Amino acid sequence: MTMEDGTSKSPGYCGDTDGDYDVLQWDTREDCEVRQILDRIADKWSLLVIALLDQRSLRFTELRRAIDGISQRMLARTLRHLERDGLVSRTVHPVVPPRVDYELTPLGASLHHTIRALVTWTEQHQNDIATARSAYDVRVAVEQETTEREAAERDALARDVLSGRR
Amino acid sequence: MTMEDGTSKSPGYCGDTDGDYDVLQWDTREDCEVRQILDRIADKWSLLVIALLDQRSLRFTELRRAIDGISQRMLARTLRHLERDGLVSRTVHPVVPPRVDYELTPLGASLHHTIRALVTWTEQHQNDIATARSAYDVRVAVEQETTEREAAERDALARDVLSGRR
DNA sequence: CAGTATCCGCTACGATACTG
DNA sequence: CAGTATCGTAGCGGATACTG
Repeated sequence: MTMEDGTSKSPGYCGDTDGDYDVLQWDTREDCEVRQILDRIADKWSLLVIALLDQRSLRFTELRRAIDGISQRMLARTLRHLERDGLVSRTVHPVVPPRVDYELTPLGASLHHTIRALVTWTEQHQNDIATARSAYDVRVAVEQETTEREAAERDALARDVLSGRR
Repeated sequence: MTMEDGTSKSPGYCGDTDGDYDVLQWDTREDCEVRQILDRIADKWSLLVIALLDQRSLRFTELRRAIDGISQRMLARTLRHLERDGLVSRTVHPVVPPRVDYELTPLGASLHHTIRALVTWTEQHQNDIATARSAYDVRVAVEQETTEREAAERDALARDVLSGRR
């Protein structure tokens, strides 16, 4: 048992800020819950697993097949993490070919609700973002172009001067 | 200019799923917008920057001081990303000591609204999560203990048998 | 079937140094 | 002040092999 990585055991409890929403309180250096949850939902697979389990309970291999691209290791790891955080429950059926079912806990389901708001936002604004990106890239490309041209002109001028041609 | 990393230029446009909320559509292998936005808001600093800029416009060094722990490099990178995505606007004032102001765009502000829901959720459930984690850790520790003890007992028995004592 | 153990590459991030 | 360039490192995630 190597513990490997994951959240440490001492949560570094981050002070009850009942005074509402102090930016520097809910996410700063000390490992606050907010950071940890955010890291969880944003890691490569958790969100997908949560979304799938929201529909119905699934077993390990069902998830594996449903996700396509996930390695056995990452699925196991992801599920362990979610289980530890109380977002997913794991029930082992003691039968001959082992059968393990995973399902969202109420906590996990409520998180999924919140997450959907974010997904919805993204869906609604993906065009805005795509546009912004294109515009930005063009802007950068153009000013890159100009600086290079200016440099070239400076060089040319310098050469002319040195060769006494000007 | 090395481009370094970040989102590729071809967004890999991920199909208008107006049929609502197909899990496998909004987050799968192809780099969908959802994944990219999620990665952005979940990366180590973006969220903090957005939250700070929601209060008022800030300059580079103000952000640097406000965040405490962020490196110059990461702040610059984070701001470039946010700017590219159209979440933050950057205005350069051509004065002697250069002055650059950053502020949330309407798009960025609307994202911040959505994000707050998530932060709120986390604040409300951090105790549930902490409890779940403790319970899980205990459960694991206990069953670790038992398996070890059982192994020890098996070994002891085996030794007894081999030495003809039993 | 449902995992764990091991190895290993990649890149995100931090520290440092330099520039307009 | 507001950055970029460069280098070094840690940990996430993939591939593979093995177990109850």
